[in-house]
Amino acid sequence: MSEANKQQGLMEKLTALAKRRGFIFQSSEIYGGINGFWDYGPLGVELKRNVKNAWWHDMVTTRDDMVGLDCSIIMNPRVWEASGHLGGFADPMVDCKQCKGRFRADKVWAVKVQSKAGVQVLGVEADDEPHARQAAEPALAKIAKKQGSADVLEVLSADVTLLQPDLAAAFACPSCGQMTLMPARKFNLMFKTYVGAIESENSVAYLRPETAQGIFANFKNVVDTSRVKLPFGIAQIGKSFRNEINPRNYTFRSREFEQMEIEFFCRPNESAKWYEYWRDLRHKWYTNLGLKSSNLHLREHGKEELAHYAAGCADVEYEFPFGVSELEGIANRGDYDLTRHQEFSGKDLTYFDDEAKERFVPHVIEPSAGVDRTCLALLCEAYEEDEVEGEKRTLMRFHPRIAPLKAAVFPLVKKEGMPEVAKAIYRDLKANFPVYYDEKGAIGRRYRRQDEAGTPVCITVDGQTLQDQTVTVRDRDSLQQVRIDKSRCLAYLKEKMGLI
RNA sequence: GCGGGUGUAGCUCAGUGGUAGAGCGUCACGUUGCCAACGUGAAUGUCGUGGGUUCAAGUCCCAUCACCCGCUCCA
Repeated sequence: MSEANKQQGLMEKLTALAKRRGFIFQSSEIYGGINGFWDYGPLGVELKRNVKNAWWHDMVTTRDDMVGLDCSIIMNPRVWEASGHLGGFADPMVDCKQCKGRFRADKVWAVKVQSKAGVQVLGVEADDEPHARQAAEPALAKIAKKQGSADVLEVLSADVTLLQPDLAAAFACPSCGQMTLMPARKFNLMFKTYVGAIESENSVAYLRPETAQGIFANFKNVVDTSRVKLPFGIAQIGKSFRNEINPRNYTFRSREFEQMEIEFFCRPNESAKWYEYWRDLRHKWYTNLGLKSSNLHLREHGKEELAHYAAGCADVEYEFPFGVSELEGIANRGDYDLTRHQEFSGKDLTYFDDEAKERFVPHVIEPSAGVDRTCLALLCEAYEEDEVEGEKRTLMRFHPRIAPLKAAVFPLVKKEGMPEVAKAIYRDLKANFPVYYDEKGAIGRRYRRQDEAGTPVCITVDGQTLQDQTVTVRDRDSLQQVRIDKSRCLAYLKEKMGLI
């Protein structure tokens, strides 16, 4: 089997396990599902919550220079004009049915030529009409030589097919020359809705395509109310929506997804330093969750990849079975966003630096992470098959910090008072963490069931417990068992999770 | 969006136009003395969905939806 096939097999096994154990379900599955939307089941929601809590704990709670925020999903549409989401990303495109090429509609031109042989259409790709005519010249010369004359009747941009789709038949593909272009379509990836009961042009609104803009829009509010001083960050976790053309790779590219974003504001002359700081810190953070550093890559964007306003950008990438893909982007966005919002809102978004006695628009570093992508990476990373005494075993090697269940408690057998002791331990632990109690069937089966859920330890009450108050603690990864006093269970778990 | 593939029980999958199945899992009872033990029994199906052909459709035809792969896209 090739490496690619093996990797593909891994995704299939992983999606089967995720379904079987209640990590991830297809959204509205009983109605046939809906493309690009996913639900988290009982184990999945714990995993996801653990990821978000770890991020919030590490990026907000334990830091002195960060405050949190939770913005609405629907905002004044002017926000998206200022951010550029409404303008530049709605370029109409045309596709060729024949050669599968895709072109920006305003760059595809039809040059209609009249000769003795009749009217024919030349398809060219050019920035504007003069360039289109220029590009058509060699072909024109050829026709003129053959037919004696070649007169240009009309030069048309494929833009017109946006309003008049039937005109698409009058265009030739600039790549293959066939008359097989489809009408232009807009690729605006924001979900549109209407605010209020009446659907009119004035009531159009959008579901946010990123959480970041809510932070910029509230910059002044936070500065005015929170006594923050540069450099400081504003953090937010929340849902975002993008009407992706082609959702793919399980939950990796969904139309509804959750982001963990920070806008870290700093003095302009310190932005390069802070950019490096956040890039490296965020890269390292994923290893704390249990992602192997050999599967994590930090990829610095080349100059040609950068947005015009960005001074630097790096992606934290993970080696998924379906390829190396982005978990988080860290960008040095300069003062672009605040300046834009200042222009569009007419409100002053400058910061007054009391030390230097000067007023300026802060620069910003944006570490923007995907919650669902991180969860998917953790699932991929954790999945493992090994062999125990000749039997195949499937287990999820989650770091105890993010494991959905922290422990399971079993009586070795369902008699002699063992269930009562086990239940008491379970109640005690359950008050602190998600813990599972199970007394059904053979002990081996119960262990294996927890292995698939990724539960780090199983605590078993046996005959000896009744004598000396000790229980066995079985480790998911090593299968080693140790005896500890039953009163130490909580401390043992906390230690495992790195809490003490 | 284009092309190819797939869709039957919770999972993995058999199923020749003629009574919907298996393995695993789940549940109940019994048994149990540390790694998917055993016995007995049980539940679970819009055969993705909607049409059509046929005496009869899981099976043939059409449409549609979802998933996977390749291209494309990815602020």
